[in-house]
Amino acid sequence: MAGSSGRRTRATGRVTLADVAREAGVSPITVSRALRGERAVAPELVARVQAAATALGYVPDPAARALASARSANVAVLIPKLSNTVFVDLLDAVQHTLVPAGYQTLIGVTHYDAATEEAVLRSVLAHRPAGLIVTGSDRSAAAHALIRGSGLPCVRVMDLGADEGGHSVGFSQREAGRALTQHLLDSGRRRIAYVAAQLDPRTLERGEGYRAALAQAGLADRVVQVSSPEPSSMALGGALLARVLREAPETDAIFFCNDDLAQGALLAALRLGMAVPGRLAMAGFNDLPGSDQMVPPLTTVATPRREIGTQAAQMLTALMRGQPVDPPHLDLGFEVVRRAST
Amino acid sequence: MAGSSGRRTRATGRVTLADVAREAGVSPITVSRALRGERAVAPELVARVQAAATALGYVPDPAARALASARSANVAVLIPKLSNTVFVDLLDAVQHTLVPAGYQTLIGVTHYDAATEEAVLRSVLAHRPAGLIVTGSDRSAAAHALIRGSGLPCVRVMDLGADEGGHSVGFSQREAGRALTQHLLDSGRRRIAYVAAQLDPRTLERGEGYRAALAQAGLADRVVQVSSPEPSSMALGGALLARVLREAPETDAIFFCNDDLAQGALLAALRLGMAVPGRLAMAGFNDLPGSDQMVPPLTTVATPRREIGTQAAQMLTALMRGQPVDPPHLDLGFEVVRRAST
DNA sequence: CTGAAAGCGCTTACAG
DNA sequence: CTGAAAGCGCTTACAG
Repeated sequence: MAGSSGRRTRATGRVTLADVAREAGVSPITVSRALRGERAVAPELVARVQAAATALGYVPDPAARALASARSANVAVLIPKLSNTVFVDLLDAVQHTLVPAGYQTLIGVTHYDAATEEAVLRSVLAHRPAGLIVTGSDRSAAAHALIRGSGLPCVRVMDLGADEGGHSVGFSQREAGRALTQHLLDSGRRRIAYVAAQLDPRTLERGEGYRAALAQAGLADRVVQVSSPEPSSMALGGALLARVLREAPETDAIFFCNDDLAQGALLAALRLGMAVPGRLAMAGFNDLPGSDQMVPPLTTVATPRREIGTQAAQMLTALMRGQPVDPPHLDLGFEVVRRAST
Repeated sequence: MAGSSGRRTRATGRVTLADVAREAGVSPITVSRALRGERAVAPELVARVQAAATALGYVPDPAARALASARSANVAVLIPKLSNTVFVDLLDAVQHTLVPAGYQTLIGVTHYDAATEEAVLRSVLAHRPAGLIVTGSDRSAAAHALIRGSGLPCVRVMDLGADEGGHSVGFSQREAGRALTQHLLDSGRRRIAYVAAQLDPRTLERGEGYRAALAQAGLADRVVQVSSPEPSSMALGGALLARVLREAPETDAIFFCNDDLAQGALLAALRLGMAVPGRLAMAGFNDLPGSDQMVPPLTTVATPRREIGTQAAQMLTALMRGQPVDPPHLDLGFEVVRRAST
């Protein structure tokens, strides 16, 4: 404690736990316990400690805390892309509930790529997060092993994946694809095409739902699928519309795997003077911004990505605190939004 | 080093620097120096250390590093909103250059609110970031003080703000607003309205540019500005178009402060059967996804937000390494993109 | 160019 | 319910 000038010091000038302890007249460990809300500290002391901490403007050092406790206040969130509104919404909602709970979010962008996901996982795990939120249930064995091996609580989002065990929050992509197709069938369409870009697992699941609906309607032989490996965009939607018209001209309805494709196709139809839904019905997925403004407004499936983010963050918070979580799998559903394009 | 059972141990099972040192047959400090690329280590030892680190799968502990060095590998990025493509693009670009350089990004969302920015700044500063990227130059005195007081390198993005000192990467919002207005004047328009939402500083600067252009053309008395405090959206664009038509029916061109407003207005015009650009020219700002797909395609200003993110990250990296940065202010410019809507 | 010692600011594990 | 000691895994500052 002697501040003699001969002492080797690296003090950072920060207010530390020791300062608060001195101010409150207790030991540092009592300050630590009081501030973390551990019971087993006399209420009177807690008050004194908190007053001292406030008076000194004490802010705990996350690095010291992480080093000593072997766990940080970081949560890693892995999403495929930042250019997709769906994942940004998810992320935004996650932040909204995690930040007030005292956590910081580390973002990992996987670009829909298994190898990238592994690399991101490795780099993010080095930061010793306290928990993980990952998109989807489909990943490489190595990525799987990294997650399991970390021993960290992990919540998967966007699909259901109850059979994978663990914890998840999402909705049935397959069922949503089926429901939208059913809506098209119900409105009298019989030649329905499924148009997809960016063939990630969820897009494929929606396609399964589409095929299931057709099969159930006895139209299994009418399946028409057109897809592109390119990332989803409005321009691509227009191009894929042209392809459908060329390859399957009798098509009377198109189910686009994402709203941006459908929006692009809608505008392309407008340019071509093609009547929607008269000649061709169009529907999208996700209810993105602008879909309700299209001409005509776009029928789509509203997906609860914000709610998924919120619930996943709450679930993860509970897991990180060692609290029991039940049920471990949350199905938040979806909603077919009928607008004038179908 | 004795692993006797009586010893109190909290070992985490991680591979540590000491393990690598033992494997390489050198002291821990030499490993530390070799791995950080400090010169003053014999090349032969560096090779041996790196081999040992790879063999053991050593991953440095960021918490220990941060605690010992009083600086973390975190960079805090403050943006107004995650629902605005412009900032997400910026963030994405920042991540793309910062992550490979070994940094982690902490995101702070300020919601265009001074008090929120302060709170976010405080919380993010507690994590001892090594540097800061903040949006714009306009902030509360308290926020300013927090940044200065932290002593951290900080790069401002999106506008120029050279007179504020420090470092910045962006473009002149005012000049961009002026240039777009000039384009409308050049195409013969004389009754040009400026329509804005979400009145943040950059929107106001664009408005200044608009007024400057009109003034220069001797049309200072023709200034028509319509704005809403609501967040920018396509639906709002349609509503604001209606307001302009009601309040200033002779208007022959509209400059929208953001493309989503313009897109919404374009579609509203389509529904109304109003000829664009015949009856009314429309232009936006930012060249957002879909603007090139509109009917007609939207004239706008392409803004270099990705490039801003990349350059800002590089500038900050240099600052964090104590390298000199010159020039301290980067003007990345903008481009008026002429399409059929004007 | 290399290393032994001390310390960063917390929490864990053990005692009382 | 409270505390003295040790330790988390690194880097700094000092020596040689």
